[in-house]
Amino acid sequence: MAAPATQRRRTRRPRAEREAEILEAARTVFAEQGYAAAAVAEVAARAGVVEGTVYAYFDSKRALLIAVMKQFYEELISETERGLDTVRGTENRLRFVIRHHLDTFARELGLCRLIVSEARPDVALYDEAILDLNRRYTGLALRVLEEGVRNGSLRSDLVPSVTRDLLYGGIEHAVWRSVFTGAPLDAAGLADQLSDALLGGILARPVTANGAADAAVLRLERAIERLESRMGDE
Amino acid sequence: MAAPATQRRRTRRPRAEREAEILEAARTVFAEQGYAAAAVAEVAARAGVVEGTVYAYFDSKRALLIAVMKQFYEELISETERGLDTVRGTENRLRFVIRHHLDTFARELGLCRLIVSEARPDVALYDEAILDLNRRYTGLALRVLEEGVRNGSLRSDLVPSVTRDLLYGGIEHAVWRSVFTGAPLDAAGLADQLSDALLGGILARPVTANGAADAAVLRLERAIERLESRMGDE
DNA sequence: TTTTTTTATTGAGCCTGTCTCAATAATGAG
DNA sequence: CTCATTATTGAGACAGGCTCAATAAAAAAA
Repeated sequence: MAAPATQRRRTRRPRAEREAEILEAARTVFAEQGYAAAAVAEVAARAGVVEGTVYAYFDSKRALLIAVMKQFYEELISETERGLDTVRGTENRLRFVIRHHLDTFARELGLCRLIVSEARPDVALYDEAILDLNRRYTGLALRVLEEGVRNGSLRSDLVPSVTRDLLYGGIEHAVWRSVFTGAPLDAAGLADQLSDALLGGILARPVTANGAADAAVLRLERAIERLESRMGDE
Repeated sequence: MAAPATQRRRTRRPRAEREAEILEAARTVFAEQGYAAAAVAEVAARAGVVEGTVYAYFDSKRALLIAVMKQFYEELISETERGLDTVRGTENRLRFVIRHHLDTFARELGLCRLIVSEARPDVALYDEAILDLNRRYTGLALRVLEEGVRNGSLRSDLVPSVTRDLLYGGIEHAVWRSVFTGAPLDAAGLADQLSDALLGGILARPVTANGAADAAVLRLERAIERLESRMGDE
């Protein structure tokens, strides 16, 4: 038989570029298949190298995963930081964080599934790196919450860390459900619903809380005016 | 050398019992090591059988996982149902669900980590079973929410499904974080904080919101009426 | 009791996938 | 052009999931 037409020639490339190529390939393969199902051999093939080469750049399959996640998180963090710089007011800032997070999930479903599913399991020692990235990212929202409590926009008895968990946990759950059921993800609508529930709470308010209270005040003011005008008449 | 002292004799046991033993062993091993790290051989050893036997009872390692989760979920569901039967009022019922869920997580951390981490990843076809269990379980809270909207205890514009995600997602996130940081889990305190934030919302309320204001308005209105009637007397 | 049938249980071994390492050849320096 | 450096390779060690023909314990039949 003739030699295979697609024979790969051995070429040397600058370390940085080859590493980037492998990382890019890993990102794709992991996102498509998940961590467990992905084979390092396939990552290698897609990067145009042989399996051994991958291990010359990354210590293990898991190290490759962490590198992929790190890259993703760094992007997410800097985007969110930039965004927060342009939005004013605690409520608006929270709505922005929720909306942006949801948009990102919708756009990069594969990667996000990876993070939700694969990052968490191994409480194994080495995931310090991932925990730290997560802390940095969710720390952005945490600071908005703390600031809100300080400046009086948020309830003074609020526990910011618990609220942050409610926020991110809620998003993840909602997204995951929509992934499972296969329903298309309506990021904008979902963001609004989540924000409304979180910000305003879910309990029905006593009627006086919204407009009714104003109405009562209005009635009082009118009554008093009536009194005043009468008394002034005398 | 002498024959090993711990040589196992081949014994036949009733199907149901052997299956239960294997399941029990799997539950322990999975909970201790997580799915990926656990070896079927170890499950077998702990159940006092050989690897092949495990496969005579369960089709695959994953089927074993699903069986373990099924058993756990069934217990959780029936406990929660029983509990809900004894608690009245939407707010109390929600607080109960949150509290009970947190208690269970605290008590069975290993298994819960398994569910959070291993169940979710594989959107792979066969997890219908798990999805269904999850639906049944979280359906309990969903029904409480829907009922609350109907009877006026909860905001009429609430989206029950989104609220359910906020509820369970928030719990999971909070627990997971405490697992990671190694902090002991204060189920009671955390349950209260989560319930408060979810029920009441996080925004600061105008002072009029809590009953005191209503009472004040009422007193004012009465006083003015008294005044008015007096003046009418003249 | 003895013989036969049934089937739970075994363990050797196949297969896929991660990871290692000595050999190889592409590149840059002298 | 030659040599030294080191990126790249590919064969294979090792681990873990899973299969299957052989085996023997229990039940049924004689």
